[in-house]
This record gives sequence, structure tokens and C-alpha cells, in this order.
Amino acid sequence: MPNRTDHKQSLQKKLADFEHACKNVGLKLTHQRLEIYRELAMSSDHPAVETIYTRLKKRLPTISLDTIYRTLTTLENHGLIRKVQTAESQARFEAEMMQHHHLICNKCSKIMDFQWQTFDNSTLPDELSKWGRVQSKNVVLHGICEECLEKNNHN
Amino acid sequence: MPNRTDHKQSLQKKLADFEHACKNVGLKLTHQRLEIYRELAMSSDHPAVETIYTRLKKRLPTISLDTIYRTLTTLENHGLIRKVQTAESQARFEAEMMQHHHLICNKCSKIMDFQWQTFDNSTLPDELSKWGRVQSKNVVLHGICEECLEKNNHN
DNA sequence: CTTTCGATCGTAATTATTACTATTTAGTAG
DNA sequence: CTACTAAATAGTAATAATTACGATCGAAAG
Repeated sequence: MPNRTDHKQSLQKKLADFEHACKNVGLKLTHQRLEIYRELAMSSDHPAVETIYTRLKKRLPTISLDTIYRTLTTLENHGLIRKVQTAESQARFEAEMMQHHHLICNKCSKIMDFQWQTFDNSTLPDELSKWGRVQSKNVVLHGICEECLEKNNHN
Repeated sequence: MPNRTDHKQSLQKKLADFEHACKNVGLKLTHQRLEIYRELAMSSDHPAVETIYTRLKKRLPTISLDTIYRTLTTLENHGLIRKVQTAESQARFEAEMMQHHHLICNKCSKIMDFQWQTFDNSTLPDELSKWGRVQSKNVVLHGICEECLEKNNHN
């Protein structure tokens, strides 16, 4: 029995789950999809699209960049993989330099600031002490704002 | 005397501080820089570059997009403004679907996963209850990883 | 006032992502 | 096993975001 810190499932298990998940949501189980997922499941370095492309080309020399973009988007929409938290493709700025955190609406992309003293005062897990020098510590919340929720109700 | 939740300084104060800061770090105080900063200081909606450009054009019809990009980068490098947390210009992905958080190196852009049960179990500040529906709750740490710190020492 | 070097403008180039079309293929029905 | 069909892919073209370049311009120091 795996101990509770052993949260990484075996690759086999992940791939099997993936196949089932595809079936369940009606996604065709293509060679490319499986390989793209496998590549990501084997990687722990949060690769960019180009990186995945380069790595996959060794096994699938004819795979297209478009397929990778399309597939990653599809898988993300079905909750099978994640895009690492980013505000959006385009950068956004602020002049507020006080410590604060962000709450981002997944629908309208509005960003709200909030403060959270309790969090700011908390200490990080011990395991991070040997990582290097932590310079900033922020919370990012994602969700749907009240306004967008209401819009949806009126449809 | 302002109360403690009144964390927004007056625009006047901010602009004055900005002027001093520019002097201190040897940045020329140009009309464009001041206006770009003013625009950002007046905005609470975390505008994208195009947004800033559009707004500024009303007052400075000849301002160039390049100037805005360059200026924002300059100001960010001097810690006068902030870019809202993004991993990078290019998106990055992961297949790990368990709740976890990210630690990102500002030098080499490596992303490390970590877990933080205490945080996961914590409750959000009350003020957020009326925002809408929060769907995810993550910590993003930025800093310099051990490896990059050592590289710097050897220079 | 003049000088000087950093900053700006206008535009071109680059990079990341998305769209398009002809072709291929997974899933299914005969 | 073969044929069908809608979905998926490859290859390439288009778009969007950002960065680079070269000719001026102007802030700041003397």
C-alpha cells in the first residue's frame, strides 16, 4: 500500500485512466493523443508546447505543432491536464506594490485584488527551505465572478 | 490619519514617489514615462499593454507601442510596477492533477511542485464570499533556485 | 545654450498561437 | 472483414503579442 506522500500514480495507471476518460467523454483515442498525454505524464518539468513538440518528434516524426496545441487545449477543457496558472496569453500590469493577492474570473478575465494577512504571516512548508531564495509568496484564486454567474443564469 | 485598510496612497503621492525613484536609479523622467506610470497608477483593472496604449493615445496621440512595452519592462525591472503573475509568455502544461502549488525560478524559469496541506485546509478571507464562485486556490512562489544562486556566486 | 546619451517614434521582424483545407483514421454498422 | 462517417491530423498560412532596429528627439548636466 502506497504511503500518503506517494501521490504520483504509476504511468501505467495514468494511461489506463486516460483511455477510460477519453471514452467517457467521447474523445477518439488517437495515437497522437495518447503519445502527447504520455509525454506530459512522464514529464515533471512543466514543458512548453515547443518542448513537447521537440520531444515527441523523436517518436512521431510527422506530428504537427497544431495537433499538439489542439490536443492540449482539448485535454485541458476536459480536465485531463492543466495549464500552469497564467493570467492569459497577454501580460497584464499593475502599479499597486503592496503585498496582495489575485482573484481571477475564468469567464471575463477580470482580476480583483485582495489582502490576506493570515496567509502573509504564515510560514512555508519546511521542505522548501533548501530550494533557494523565495522572493515572493502569492495566492492566486480562479473562479467565476458574481457578474458572470448572473449572466449565465439569464440564458 | 488614514485607517489601516486605506492602503491606496493618493495619486499625487505616488507620482511624487515615482519621480524620486526615477532620479535615484538614473532613469530620465520623460513625459511618456510619467504618463504611462500615471495611467497605470490610476487603473485598478490590471490593464494589458494594448489597453494602456488605447487609453494613453487620447492624451498622447503619437505615443508608440514600443515605448509602452519598453517602459513597462524598465519600470518592472526597477520594481516600480508589477507584472501580474504569469509563468511566462509561453504557456506551460502538466499532467499532475492533484492539488499542489508552484515555485518558479525567476532566472531559469524552472517550475517545482510542492504540497501544502495547511494552506489547502485554510479558509479564505470573509470579504471574498460575495465575489462569486471560487474554483481553485493556489500558491505561487517566485525566487531564485539553489542552482542559479550558485551559478551567480561563481561569477 | 550646447552637448550628449538615453529615450522615443514608426516600422519591421520575431515568436507564440490559432485557423484552414485536404487527407487520414477511430469507432461503428453492416 | 469491409465500408462509412464524423472527428482528428498534417502541413501550411494567418493572426496576435512582443521585441528589435535605425533615425530622430529631448532631459539633464555643464
